[in-house]
Amino acid sequence: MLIGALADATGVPAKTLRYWEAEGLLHEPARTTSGYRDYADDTIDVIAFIRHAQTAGLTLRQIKEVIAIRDDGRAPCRHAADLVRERLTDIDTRLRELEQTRTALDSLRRRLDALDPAECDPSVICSAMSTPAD
Amino acid sequence: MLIGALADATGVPAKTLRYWEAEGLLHEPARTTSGYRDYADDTIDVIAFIRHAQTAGLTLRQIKEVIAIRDDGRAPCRHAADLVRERLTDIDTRLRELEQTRTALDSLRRRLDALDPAECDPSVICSAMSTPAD
DNA sequence: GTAGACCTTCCCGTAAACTGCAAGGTCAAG
DNA sequence: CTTGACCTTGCAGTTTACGGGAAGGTCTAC
Repeated sequence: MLIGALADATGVPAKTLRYWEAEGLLHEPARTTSGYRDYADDTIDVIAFIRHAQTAGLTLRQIKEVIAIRDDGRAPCRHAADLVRERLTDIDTRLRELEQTRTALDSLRRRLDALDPAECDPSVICSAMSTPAD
Repeated sequence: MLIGALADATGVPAKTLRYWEAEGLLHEPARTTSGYRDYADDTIDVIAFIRHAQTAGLTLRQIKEVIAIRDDGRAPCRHAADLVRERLTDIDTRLRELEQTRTALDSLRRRLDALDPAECDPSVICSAMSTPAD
């Protein structure tokens, strides 16, 4: 399978496949006599794994680690579970932060909506925004 | 006020002040005869405004717009309110996405925790992660 | 007159995951 | 024998908001 066919089969651009190879996520494939990359069929599964892992929020670096563990002959489940747990706490932190920001921003919005542009003080840029957002 | 004094007064590094000037957020200040930047006192207020707007999640480009409107002699309240509303819908979208991801990730974690590494299929990288996360 | 604490400009590097482009080789069809 | 669709490599650019460091000018104190 040439790179274009693999790209069509997976929906991942050829350019991205080369990039993943350069980053060590994909093994160097066989080459045709003319130097074209010639992929085995099961590369499709590896690519599906990478896409799912990306959807789960893992970085290419982390995905590479998981693959390396598998290549090393070990089962990567434990490590993958750790990474997913890490992501979960990241997401929880981020959710809390976003909710705080939302609250502050909403009160700022109320203050802004209450302003009359005609009464705006030109000596500050915007009075509602020149004080802390809460 | 030289740039170091302004940096001390505001907590914003001199390097960042020069950057903001280059990006058009700060007007070019007066210069001493030796070419040093010499800031007016009210620059401190502009910097406070920029910091608050950043906290509200506005980009430098958006903050620049707000300042430009004020420089143009108009009241930027309406525009600022629009930007803040935009940010609020962004945040709401992001919150929904994150909650979806959280749910998917949590079910993935449960699947991963249920796996026995000894029974792992070496022909796929990780069975729990090789199928969609939901 | 010199140390050292300022200031100046300019250019490069950062993180992440690509994307674009240029210059060139390969292959099948007409 | 040429067109056009592939493929190759490598280098540069994207995004955002800076930070580092070089090379050099200025100012104050001792």
